[in-house]
Amino acid sequence: MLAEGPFVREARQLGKRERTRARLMDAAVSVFAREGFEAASVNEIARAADVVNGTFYVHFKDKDDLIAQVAVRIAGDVAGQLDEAMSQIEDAVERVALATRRFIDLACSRPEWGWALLRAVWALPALHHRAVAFLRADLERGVRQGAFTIQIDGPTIDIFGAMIMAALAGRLRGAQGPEAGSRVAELQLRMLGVAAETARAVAWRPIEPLALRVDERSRGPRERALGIPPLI
Amino acid sequence: MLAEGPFVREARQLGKRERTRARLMDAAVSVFAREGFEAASVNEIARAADVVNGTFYVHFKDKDDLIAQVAVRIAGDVAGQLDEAMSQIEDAVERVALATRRFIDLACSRPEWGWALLRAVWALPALHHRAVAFLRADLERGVRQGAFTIQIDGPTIDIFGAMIMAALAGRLRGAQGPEAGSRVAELQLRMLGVAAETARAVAWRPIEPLALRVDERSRGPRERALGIPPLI
Amino acid sequence: MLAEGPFVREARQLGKRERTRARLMDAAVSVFAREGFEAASVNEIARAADVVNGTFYVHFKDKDDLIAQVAVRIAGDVAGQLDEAMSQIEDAVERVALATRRFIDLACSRPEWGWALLRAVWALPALHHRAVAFLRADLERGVRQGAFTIQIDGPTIDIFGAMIMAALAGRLRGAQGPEAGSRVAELQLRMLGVAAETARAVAWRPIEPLALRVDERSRGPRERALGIPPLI
Amino acid sequence: MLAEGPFVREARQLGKRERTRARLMDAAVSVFAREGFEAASVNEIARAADVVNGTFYVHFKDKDDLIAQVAVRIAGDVAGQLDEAMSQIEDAVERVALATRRFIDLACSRPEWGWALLRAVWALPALHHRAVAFLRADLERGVRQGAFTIQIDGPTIDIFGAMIMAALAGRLRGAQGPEAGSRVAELQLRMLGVAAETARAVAWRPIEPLALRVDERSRGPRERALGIPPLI
DNA sequence: GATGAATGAGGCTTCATTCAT
DNA sequence: AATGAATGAAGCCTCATTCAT
Repeated sequence: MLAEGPFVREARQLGKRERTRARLMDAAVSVFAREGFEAASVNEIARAADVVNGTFYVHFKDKDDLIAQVAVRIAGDVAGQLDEAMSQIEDAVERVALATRRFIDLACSRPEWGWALLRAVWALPALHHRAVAFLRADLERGVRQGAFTIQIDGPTIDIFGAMIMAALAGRLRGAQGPEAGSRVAELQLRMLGVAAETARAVAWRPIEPLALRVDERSRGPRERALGIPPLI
Repeated sequence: MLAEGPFVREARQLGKRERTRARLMDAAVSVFAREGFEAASVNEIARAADVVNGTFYVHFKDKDDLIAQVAVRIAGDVAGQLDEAMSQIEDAVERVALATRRFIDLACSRPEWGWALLRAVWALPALHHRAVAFLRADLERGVRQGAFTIQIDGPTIDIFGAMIMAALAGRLRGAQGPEAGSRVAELQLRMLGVAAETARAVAWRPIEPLALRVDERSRGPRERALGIPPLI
Repeated sequence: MLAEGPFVREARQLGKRERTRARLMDAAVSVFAREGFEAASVNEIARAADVVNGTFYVHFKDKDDLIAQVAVRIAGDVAGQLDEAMSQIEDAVERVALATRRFIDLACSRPEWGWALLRAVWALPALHHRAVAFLRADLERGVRQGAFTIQIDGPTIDIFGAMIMAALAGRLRGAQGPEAGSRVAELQLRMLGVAAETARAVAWRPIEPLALRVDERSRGPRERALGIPPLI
Repeated sequence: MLAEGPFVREARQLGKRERTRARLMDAAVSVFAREGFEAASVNEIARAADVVNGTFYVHFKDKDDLIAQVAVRIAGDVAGQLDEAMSQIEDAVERVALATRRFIDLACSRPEWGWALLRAVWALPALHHRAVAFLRADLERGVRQGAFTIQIDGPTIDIFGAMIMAALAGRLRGAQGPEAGSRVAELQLRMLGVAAETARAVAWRPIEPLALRVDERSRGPRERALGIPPLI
């Protein structure tokens, strides 16, 4: 049936229950990516997971529950790795550029997750809040460091986040290549008040590739440090 | 029963067919705003328009047809008025700031239309292309005038547009007040390379309010001048 | 719109009412032939006739009424011409062979009428009865003349008629060519007791072609003579 | 609620799925017989089967799927028993007469199946082809044996088949009694070239009654021998 | 825990027919 | 006589969800 997905790979050591659940989640991501949350049907997900439809409700309260759990897991994985990749960096300019670029790269390294994230971020307030908290930390750090000359508040962070998601969408659609992250990061830095040349230099500095790992389940050290609450 | 909407108001002089059709369109906008295109059902729209479900199909081929027609009308009205409001302005910095602010104000002056626009712009490629063409004209003008120091291409315009839509969403949700347009315009000008003080000054300069009229159906002079094609 | 059909041609001299009615009947035959009685919709017929749907009900009580009237007219025209073509022939063997061949040729000379007849003969008892009466007359004549050696009764006539309709269907489908009438006529004569060589000779004797005329509205002299009742 | 039909009777030992499916098929045959394929609605069939409409789609893809499956089952049962009843007979004259008589008797022993067959044979090309293959084998055998003096080809077989179906229709309508099979068989033999007295003698020879069994699912030996393909 | 048949509400759409104009 | 908008029942089908096994 389905090529074995990341959740299943991760759950291979666990009990049958966990493995079935993982199959459903992998299948769900794949179907969501193809059709969106609304259009994806429980039956189709179950079929893709190679279980019967009734099994779905053994593991999830309803479709919304599944969506939330998938989003939580994806967001958690992405956030964890993002966190880890940036744990050594103190400079806010560097952090902002790297976070944007890394996030887009991670999300595109598993396009189905990328699409799911794109769709989830508007549909799931919990995810949205978490993302905002994530961004806010670095933006405020930049202000404290004197690098950013704008005021950081909710609306600004929303706009900032929308820029990232627009770039991600462009890349997932194929309208942009791997440079998408650098482009949007440069624009963001300019917007935040970083000098044009610096913005360009930082945003386009080569970074080593980083693919999304899937066995990372814990929230990163930074999230703990910042007191960002778990998603559910 | 629906409070009488703009389409009905406009069609009051016309024949019965046009009035019923207008009722359906008003109802559709209202339902779309509340639930999105996917979740809106033809039955619900018909009920909101106070006609039986069969009547819907007297006027529209199917739901997609309705969506397209509603979007065309809304986009046409908004674009026409935007155009008109900016016809005298030559300076690209002024134009960009004003277009962003005016658009948000117009869209919020009729929140249901605002929501519909927000949803339509991702779902309807025709609308997306039209918006891109609209934005591109002013952005390229700014580059020609030496005011903007970035390269204008598709991805950049997408990001630029996403900023506007994020601000619009914030305002429609109530997270931002009337200053939303100025905020995002300022951020955009900074991003484009306008000096911070200039950006602030231009973006926050008081403008007289401008509500969305509905009887405006023609494309504006600027669209004609730019050769932007009609939506359908 | 529609190529002008036979009913319209016939009604050209008449009043507007008759012409509109004729347009509807021509359109109906055409739609019936394409889709069958059930699947043909009043709207489609009206559209094909280039009138609005409401007009349909000015002329016909309902769809069944239209079907009946169309069938009556078609059957009347066909029967009239058949009658005329055979009025001089006394020999039952000749009559039976000629009637079968002529009927198939006539029905195929206007394939839409042919299909309509094919469909109508099972659906409309009145038509069925009329056809049975038509056939019975010649079959009984043959028995009286000593040419046919079977007993003529309802079931036999039904079977006899089914043979004709099967051949007609084959020809309308394109599975048989112009020889269809001769083939089935030969089989019929054999079945009735005519010697094989005679059957072959009579059934395949060349006859001059005869196309369906449309301006013939009255019942033929033979129908009157036989006391066959009008269809409605 | 439906009187328990043959499919249900046969499925009584099987699982719930098979029993529900059988209920739907029994109900379908009953509704098809009453209204024809086109006019029968899924809702009505479901109601007759005493399940809710959604259940229909658990078992059948759509109405056409059901029709095809019902036709396959009915045709298979009838063909199997016909086959079996004739397996010992070598003489083509005997075979043709017996096949016609047996078929009509079988179809009338379960009138709803008879009606369904009558309607299916025109609507389902697969069934038609199978029937043609069935008939052709015996007709060609008769030619080889020198008993039949006509040429066997598609149109002839169509006409031959139409005769059987006309007799079946007459019997189902009540216009004919149990002698229907003998009557049409006699006519067929005459048509094929069998001497009138022989035709009469063979067609009317008493045969022991044979009711349609329902547990017969396999294709008969003759079908296998002739290489007639299974219906699906 | 898993199954999978069954449910029934609800979605989209067609269509014969009516009726005010 | 003709129009044509409106009706509303009915058709087909999907789908989230339940529950007996």
